Amino acid sequence: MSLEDELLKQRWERIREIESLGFHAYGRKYDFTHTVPQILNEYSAKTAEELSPDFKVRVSGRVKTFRSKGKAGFAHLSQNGEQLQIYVRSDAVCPSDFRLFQILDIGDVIGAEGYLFRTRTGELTVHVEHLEFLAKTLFSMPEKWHGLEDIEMRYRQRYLDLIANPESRKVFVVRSRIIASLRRQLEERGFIEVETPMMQPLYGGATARPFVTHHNTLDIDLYLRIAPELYLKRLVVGGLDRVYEINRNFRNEGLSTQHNPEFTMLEFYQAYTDYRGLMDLSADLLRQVALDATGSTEVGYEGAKLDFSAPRRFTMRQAVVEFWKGDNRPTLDNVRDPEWLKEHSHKSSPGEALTEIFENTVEEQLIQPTIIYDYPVETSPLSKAKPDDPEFVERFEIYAAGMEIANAYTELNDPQEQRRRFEMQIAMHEKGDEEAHQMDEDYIRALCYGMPPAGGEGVGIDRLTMILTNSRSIRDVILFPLLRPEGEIGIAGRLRALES
RNA sequence: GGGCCGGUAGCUCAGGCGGUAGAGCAUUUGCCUUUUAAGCAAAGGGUCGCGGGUUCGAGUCCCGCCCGGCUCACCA
Repeated sequence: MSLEDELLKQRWERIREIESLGFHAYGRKYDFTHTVPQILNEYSAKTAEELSPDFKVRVSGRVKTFRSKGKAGFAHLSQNGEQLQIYVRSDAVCPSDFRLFQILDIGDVIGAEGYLFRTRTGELTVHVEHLEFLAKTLFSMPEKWHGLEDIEMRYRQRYLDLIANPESRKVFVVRSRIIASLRRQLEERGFIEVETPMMQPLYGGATARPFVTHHNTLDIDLYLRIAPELYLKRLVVGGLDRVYEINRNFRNEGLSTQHNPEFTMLEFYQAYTDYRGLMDLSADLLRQVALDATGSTEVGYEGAKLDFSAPRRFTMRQAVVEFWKGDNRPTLDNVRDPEWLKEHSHKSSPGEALTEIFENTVEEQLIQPTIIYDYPVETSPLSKAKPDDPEFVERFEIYAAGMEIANAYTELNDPQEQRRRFEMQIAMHEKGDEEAHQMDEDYIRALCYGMPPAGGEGVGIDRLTMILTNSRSIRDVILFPLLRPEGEIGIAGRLRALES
């Protein structure tokens, strides 16, 4: 028998002993008086003299450490990422409770009732008078010192990662705080949260390849959305002047440290403003979210200090000049010149060429939070053109740590112009651009009823979380990132074997 | 999809040029009533990712495959 099966069998047999002592191996509920963090918050400052044996507490948690010293022993209970020590001695509990304590495994979930005291070394500890058993672990826990290091196991069995690695738990707590901060800030400004279709008959609002699924009763193919944009703007037409949605988008593309096929976007739309208004709003949102998530507007990421107090601002053309590497730094006139652009890119149109040059030379250098604005019209089919320069649109993206984290623009609200833009995209599609936008007549129809001028923005929550938690990979900020299925696990057969 | 790196006990990791597979934690047994990476003594535990090949002999060398990481391409 393998060691793993021996351990399983031992613990399976231990369940009988737990039950023979009068406990349930898998309990129903536990009326705790405090959580572990509450105990630590409220009593850590108290001296030994201030703690009374008459004051009883009931706490529960998972056994993280266990040190038996014969007729007494210590364990740490872990709950909500914090640990509290318990002390059990044979003359302070009934015999069945003490026996239960002796056969505890690291990883079991228990409840402990007793009074708080300080040990000789000064650690706040529960002097246990009664134990309750709440859940048995059949497998041994990851090693106590190193935690769970195996990256694949951390992703596939995230619960083990969360149990064993407090830093990992913290990432997801901060992620939750980031989302809460954004929600709060938007609600304060009069935005309302909505939910729009994830399954769409036409996909749009971004350039990406979609996932396809099928609805049986209607017998139609549907696309998992690549963006909620066109639905949110229909709502702006409908008079929801300030709307936002925080939800998943799905893009059928490669995986990397910055891309997961499903990822979370905040998109928000504000009527009667333009991209300038959104730049100011974005700067405010980012400063506050950094503060709420990390306690500071200065955030450490991969050795750099990112300053979220006020992002820098460059036009795309300025940025190409400013961040040019090597010789022959171009002038602003150069980057306006179609000939110069053609010489430095193999894209056919000046706008696509400028974008390509920007992406290849500038993007990776944008470590400090930076707003890049004024994008070529070719790459922005849904943005409003600049009145004095119709080849460019009123659009900006926010970069930080070399990643794009937000994308915003003054929304195109002229249906006739939108029709022309879609037709331009269809032409690009016919020239081989598979990701060019589709014609969406239902959306154009909505615009025909009149959409107020508006600014709209999308913020990549996963990437923002990476930056604010100093995480190198997007998989470290997504609880269950997409992985190849691992194949046969075999646990059902092993459990069946135990019973027979 | 390409390149590079990795997969050894439940976990964390060693295994020089091919020669009986190791440590720590965890587990089991014994001792121990304020310990804390508790301690002391003993014991058990391996499909070396999977499948071929070379060899007297493969964890080690060769080929194929699986899974993962990084990176490039693509993208947000």
